[in-house]
Amino acid sequence: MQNKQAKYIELGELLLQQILRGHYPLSALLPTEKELCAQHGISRHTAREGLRYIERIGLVERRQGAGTRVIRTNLPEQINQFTQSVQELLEFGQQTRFSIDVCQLLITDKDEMSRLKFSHPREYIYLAGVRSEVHDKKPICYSSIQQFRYHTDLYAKDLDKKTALKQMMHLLSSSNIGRVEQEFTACLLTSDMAQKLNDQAHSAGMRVVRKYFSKQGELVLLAESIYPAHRYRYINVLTPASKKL
Amino acid sequence: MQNKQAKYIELGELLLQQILRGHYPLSALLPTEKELCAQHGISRHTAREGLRYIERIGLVERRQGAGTRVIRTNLPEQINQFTQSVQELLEFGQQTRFSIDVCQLLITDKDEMSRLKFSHPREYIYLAGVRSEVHDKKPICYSSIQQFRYHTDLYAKDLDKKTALKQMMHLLSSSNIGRVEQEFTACLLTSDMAQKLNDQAHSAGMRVVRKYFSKQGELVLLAESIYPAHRYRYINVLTPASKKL
DNA sequence: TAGTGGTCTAGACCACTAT
DNA sequence: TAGTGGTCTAGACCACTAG
Repeated sequence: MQNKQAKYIELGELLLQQILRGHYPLSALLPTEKELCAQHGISRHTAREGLRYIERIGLVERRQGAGTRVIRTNLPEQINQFTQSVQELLEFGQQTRFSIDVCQLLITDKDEMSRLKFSHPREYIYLAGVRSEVHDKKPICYSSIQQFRYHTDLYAKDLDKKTALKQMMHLLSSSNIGRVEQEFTACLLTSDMAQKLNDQAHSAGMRVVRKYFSKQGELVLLAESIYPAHRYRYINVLTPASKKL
Repeated sequence: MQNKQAKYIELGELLLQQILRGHYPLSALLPTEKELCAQHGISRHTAREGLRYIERIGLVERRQGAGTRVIRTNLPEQINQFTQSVQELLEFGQQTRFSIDVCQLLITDKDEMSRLKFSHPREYIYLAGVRSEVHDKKPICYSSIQQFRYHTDLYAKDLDKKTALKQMMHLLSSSNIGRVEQEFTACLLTSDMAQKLNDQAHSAGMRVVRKYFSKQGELVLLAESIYPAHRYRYINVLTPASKKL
């Protein structure tokens, strides 16, 4: 039994593919809402939702009276990033290698509790190590991960790296994650960190802290990664928050 | 004659304010769509658009069957950033001071043209200097700005700093800007740059490149700013791009 | 199983843009 | 002024979640 997609998503995906494949080049106008209604036998509301779908991605720009215009023909990195940021951790066992330095079962201290707005202490698995490419073993970043207890009984008492990783896969898979918050700051690589990352001491680094929340809104995982500056850039598109704000 | 707001924006703003003011605390459920319809005498479509308004801002999370839940009670920095990123340049003459080192009229070279995807060369005003706080004169960042010729006849031939700044205000004001693209990378501060920023040489910096596009989709301004690491952080919320992608 | 949000239709009028 | 997208109504059925 196939999961049937909503009509507006079908339309959105169609337009998306057409734009990516050059059917509508940069600055081209897409069909009007009325035309899309006629072409696909859908209501105007559905056509609008389809257009909103690609507008949200940032491929087109809509202007009252002027039509829907293509403003880029490739996917902004930003859009992939939700998937990517989740995928990144899932890839720890796949495209990238995660050699774990530290693997411990800990409890949040007072400082962390206030920082994370926890009302009660929570247990977590702490993992830290270097993530590197599989093929040439070049270091990508150093990651410290706090994996919070989710279902109380899932963690074995004897904690080893393999179980911890497996646990993380489980947490992040099956579309558990509802949203991700990220924070970027620049930093210097300490000698220690630089050595681990196979880079020069005192060179620039990007520090990325990501918080993964479940669909129920609970913090399930916190990852801090330090990248050598040349290994990381972040790109973003801002649009006016309609009318006000 | 007041510009009457759309009903869904009225609703969105109302809910927004209620959340900011603590009427709906963290994790609280908002009224259901049906209730909002009844309370405000609006159709369900309008109620949904109102809810979408605050969902887009990132204040609530909606789940089929479960309701609309508050996931944060303050405005994410991200949301202000479109306004902020435009405002930042407008503030050059106001809250912050921009002491201009360089002010020139230039033309894009081949390298820039390919980088910016221009088919023809374009003239621009080049401005560079330190932006600093007005009250304590502490440096905020070093900015280089390329301000592209927009209306051919607007620039006086004798270019001085005052006209250039005035021109920039004009470009960015009156809601000309339709979108902003930004890119973040970490870097080291050169001795020269560090001196200008009143910081230590070889300390970490954040490099932010922002491209400002007009509502017609034309690149009107490009700004590169270098911040001392401790002066800048970027925060972001990612949500799954509905269903697919 | 009751109630929520998600999708969809078929209309209507309005505000804006281009020419 | 013609045609576009923006807002809005009043319905309908479906998919999901929680108790």
